[in-house]
Amino acid sequence: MARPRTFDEKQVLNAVRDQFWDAGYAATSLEDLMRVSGLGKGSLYAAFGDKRQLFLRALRSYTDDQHDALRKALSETPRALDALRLLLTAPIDDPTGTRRGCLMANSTCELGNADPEVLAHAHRTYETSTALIGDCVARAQREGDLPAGADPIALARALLAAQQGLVFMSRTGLDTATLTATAHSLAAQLLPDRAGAH
Amino acid sequence: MARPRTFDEKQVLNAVRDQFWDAGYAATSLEDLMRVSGLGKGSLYAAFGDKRQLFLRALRSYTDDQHDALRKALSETPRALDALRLLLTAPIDDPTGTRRGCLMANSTCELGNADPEVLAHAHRTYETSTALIGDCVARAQREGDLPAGADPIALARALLAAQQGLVFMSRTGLDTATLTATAHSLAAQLLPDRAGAH
DNA sequence: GGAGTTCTTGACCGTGCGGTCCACCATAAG
DNA sequence: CTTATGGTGGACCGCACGGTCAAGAACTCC
Repeated sequence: MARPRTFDEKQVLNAVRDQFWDAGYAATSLEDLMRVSGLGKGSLYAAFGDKRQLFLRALRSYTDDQHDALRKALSETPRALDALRLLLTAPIDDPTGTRRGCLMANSTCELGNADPEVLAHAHRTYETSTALIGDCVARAQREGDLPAGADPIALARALLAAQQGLVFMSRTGLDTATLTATAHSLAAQLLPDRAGAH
Repeated sequence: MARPRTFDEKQVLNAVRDQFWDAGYAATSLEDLMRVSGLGKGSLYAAFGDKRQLFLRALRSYTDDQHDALRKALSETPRALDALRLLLTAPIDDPTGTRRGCLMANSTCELGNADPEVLAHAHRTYETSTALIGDCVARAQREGDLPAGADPIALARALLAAQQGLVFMSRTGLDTATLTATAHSLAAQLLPDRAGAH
């Protein structure tokens, strides 16, 4: 019936996401977006709307991917406790996020005060993460690796806060060795090795 | 000899700092800066140089203030352990930072990739904070409230990461009660009540 | 009071921004 | 092949941005 699209939407969203990730929202110009996506202004606007909507699309795509990966990591690891430890240590070695931090976190810091939609999305995202981690904590409790009495959601929140703190510290240029040591230290204190060890 | 300034430099820096804090660097226009400072463009440029230099001045002023407050809080609290606990819980109730997070952290997220000077300043700032907290940890050890064997700097880094994580979570719109509970949970696990309690 | 110096104000400038629009093109249906 | 439809690329627009500058105001010293 008509001319088909010559680009893949997901590819464009990934390219755009990386650009926003590197430079932030305000510091990314439409020219940047055209360059990294390989599309003209008209195509971008026809397909995604204006800059802000494109950003929100890329952000949602990012958090969806992150949650898929989190869900997979938490469910596929044989021992739930190991998965929880990886929550703290894995982000340090993640090549996609090295020194760039987390796109959702960056966006919250840059736009959280000004854009209620970004703030609401951040809130939803971290609630979902908390729930996923909470499920994994509960599994670790069932597996006998964590004390059964504690509230899984409470521990999940503590873990998430610690993780975000670590990811942020890595942005300040802290060397990987120190970062890893801190991650292990936090893991050791928040996730003791055995249930009734003390 | 000549006409004196009609403004107080520190007052201007504070006003400008709040503006950058609320809106971020890129989203703050010169007009915003003129409005909040009450100065004309010429005065701003003559006194501080361009927008970026003004921002860096405000940022340095902010971190200096923060470190003064930290130094004071850590040294004036009778029991060092209490001061360390406050590190985690106090930021939640701080009216100056409520929902705005930490200006240094926000700036690192927004500009860390693009501006090496901001990154370097962030690195220096958090190293100083780590050292200050480390001193306090050592005091808590001398006071018998923390195990003597552990490395004070390592614990300081864990505490700082946890604090930054908490401050960030508060930016996502997490309610104060949950936030406080998480802070206490983290404090309980990172700062056990007595040295040899387990 | 006059001279000299610095601060202040606001008009002005060039640039690059986000966003619009339209002429052209590739495709599919008839 | 023709026609209708949606995709594409880039010219174009108005605006607000960061930054400059010159003329006047406020002050000190002589």
